[in-house]
Amino acid sequence: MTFPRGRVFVFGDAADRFSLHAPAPSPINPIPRPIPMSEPERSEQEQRRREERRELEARGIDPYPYAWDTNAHAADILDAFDDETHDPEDGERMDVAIAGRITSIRVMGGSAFFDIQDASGTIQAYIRKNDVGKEFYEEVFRDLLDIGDIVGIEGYVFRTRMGEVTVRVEEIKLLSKALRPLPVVKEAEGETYNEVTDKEFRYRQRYVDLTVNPEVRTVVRQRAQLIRTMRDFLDERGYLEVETPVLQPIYGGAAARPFTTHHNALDMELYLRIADELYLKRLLVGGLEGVYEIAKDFRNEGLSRFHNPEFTMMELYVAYKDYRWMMELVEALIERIATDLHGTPEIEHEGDTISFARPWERVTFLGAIEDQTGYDLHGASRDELMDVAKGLDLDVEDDLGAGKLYDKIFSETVEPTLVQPTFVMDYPIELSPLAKKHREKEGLVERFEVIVAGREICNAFSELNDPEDQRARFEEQARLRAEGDEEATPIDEDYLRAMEYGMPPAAGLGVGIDRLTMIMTGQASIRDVILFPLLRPER
RNA sequence: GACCCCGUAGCUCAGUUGGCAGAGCAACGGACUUUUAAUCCGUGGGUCGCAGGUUCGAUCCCUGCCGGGGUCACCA
Repeated sequence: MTFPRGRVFVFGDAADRFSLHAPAPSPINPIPRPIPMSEPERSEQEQRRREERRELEARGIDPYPYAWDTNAHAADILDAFDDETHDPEDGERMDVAIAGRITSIRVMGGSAFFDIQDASGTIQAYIRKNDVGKEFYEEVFRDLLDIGDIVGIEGYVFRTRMGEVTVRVEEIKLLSKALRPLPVVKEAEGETYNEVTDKEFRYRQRYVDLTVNPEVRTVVRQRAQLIRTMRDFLDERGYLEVETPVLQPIYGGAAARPFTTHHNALDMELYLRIADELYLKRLLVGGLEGVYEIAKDFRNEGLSRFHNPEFTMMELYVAYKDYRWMMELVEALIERIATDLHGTPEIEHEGDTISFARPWERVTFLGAIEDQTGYDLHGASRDELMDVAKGLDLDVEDDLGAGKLYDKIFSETVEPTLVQPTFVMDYPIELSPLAKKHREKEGLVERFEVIVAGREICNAFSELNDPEDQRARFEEQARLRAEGDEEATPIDEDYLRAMEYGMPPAAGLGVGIDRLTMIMTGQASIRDVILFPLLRPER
C-alpha cells in the first residue's frame, strides 16, 4: 500500500493533465505522457459529470470508495419470486445487498425507480425521499447520480403494483462515478430502441458493448462453458494439460506465415507460434502419452470474419492411437459440447439445423471431390491437377504446387456443400507434411478434417513418427520454400532429433476454438466470439 | 491487396436538387411518492470522419486520406 505524497487540488481540466511531481521530459529519457497533449474537448455531459464528481467530494462523498458487501445478484432475487402470485412481502422479509450499474432512472417527484445491472442481469430498485431523507434524496441521489454510475444498494424485496419484483432502497452508496455518459438502450414489447449497433464502437469499446448489449455476455459465457466442457472431457480421460512456448526460434506445425519478434538479451529473432504441434509431440517422445494444450496461436495473415491474427486452438496428442480412434473421440467431444450448451446435440445455424449426434458421415477427400466434380484425382500429377482446376474455372496461379491445388479444388467444390458435421478422410501427402502415410492407399496420409456448415473445425491425423520420413517431408517443404512458398515450414532439427529417440505411434487433433464457438453460438463473425479482436489503431 | 457500401449531437437516425444543421432517447431547469421506452412543460448541446479542390457559398459535388462493414484473394 502506498500513499500519495501530497494532494493535488484540481480546479480545472488543465490540472488533470500533468502531475505536479512529474519530472520534466528530456530528450534522452522521454517521459511517456499518460494523457495526450491535445486532449479532446469534453462534451457537455462529460463536463457535467466531472462537476458532479467534485460536488460529491465537496460533500465528503468518495466517488471511488473501496468495497461493498453484497449478498445476492439480481437474478437470484428475481428467481426467488419468479412465481407471479408469490408476494415477497408475504412471510419473512427478504433483505438484500447488491451492486451494479445504473442503466435507467425514472424520477417521479418524491420517489424514483431505477435499474441496477450486475453480472447476472438487471433488477429494478425503488427509492423514496421519506426513506433516505429529503436532503440526500434531492441533493445527492437526484442531482449527483447518473445513468452509468455504479452503486451498491441495501433494502428489501417487494412487488410493485405492476407486478415487478423490486428492491426497496434503504441505503445506497456510490461505488464508482461514471464520467462518460453510457448509451441508454430501452426495450418494450420486444422492441429495442437506440440499440448500439455500430460494429466499430462495439469492438473498440467492448466494455460498453458488454453493458448495453447483454447478448454479448451470453456469448462470452457460452465460450467459457465450451472450453470448460472440452477441458473436463479431456481431463476425465486422463490427458495432461501442458503449456508449450509461444516464443519459438523455429516455427512449425502448420502452413502459415509467422509473426516475428526479437529477444534483446539473447539478441535473437523469435517467432510467435503458429501451432503447438511440434512441441506437444516432443512430449510424447518424453513419455507423457496423452497431452493437450488450449492456447493462442498467431498467424500473420489477413483479417476476415473467419480470421483473426491471434486465435485459440486446442491440440491433443494421444500415444498408441490412430486417426480412426480419434474420430470417435472427436464425435464424442463435439456432441457433448453441443449438448452441454443447448441441451440437445442439434443447433440452429444460419437457417440450417445442424445435428452433432453421433455417428457423423464419413467421406474421403478424393471421393468427395469425385462426387462433386466427376474428376478422379487418385495419383494425379501436378499438371493434371492444374488442368482440372482450370477446367473447373477456379482462379489459380500458374506456380501453385500439387498440395495447394488439391486444397483449392477441395475447398471450392466440396467444403461449401458439407453442412452437417462430416469427416473428410485421407488427404494427399503433399498437403500434410506431419501426417503418417496411409497404411493402404498410396500417395495419401491418414488424416481427417471435420467440416461443419462449410467450414473446417478440426484437423487430425495419425502422427508421422518415422524420423527418416519426417526428414524427407521437411526437405520437400524446404524445396517449396526455396521456390517461394512462404507458408512452407522450415526444417526443425531438434524436432527430428527428438523423433530419432523414438516417438510412439499417436493420434493428434487440432480444434479451432473460435470457429467452433461461432457455430455453437450462432455468430457470423469471429469478431463476435473474440472479446478484443484486432483492429487498426484509433486515431 | 482489389472492389462495393458506410461515417451527421453522448446513443439511434433523418436531412439539405449546394443557401443559418433536425427528431427521438440521453443531458439540464420545473411538475409528479408504485413507474414500465414513465408522463407533462421548458432549455442547452454539432470540427456533419480528416485534408484539399470546385463554387459567391460545401455537411451535400469532386479528389485524396483515415476508420469500419461486406464481397473477393490468402488462410484455420
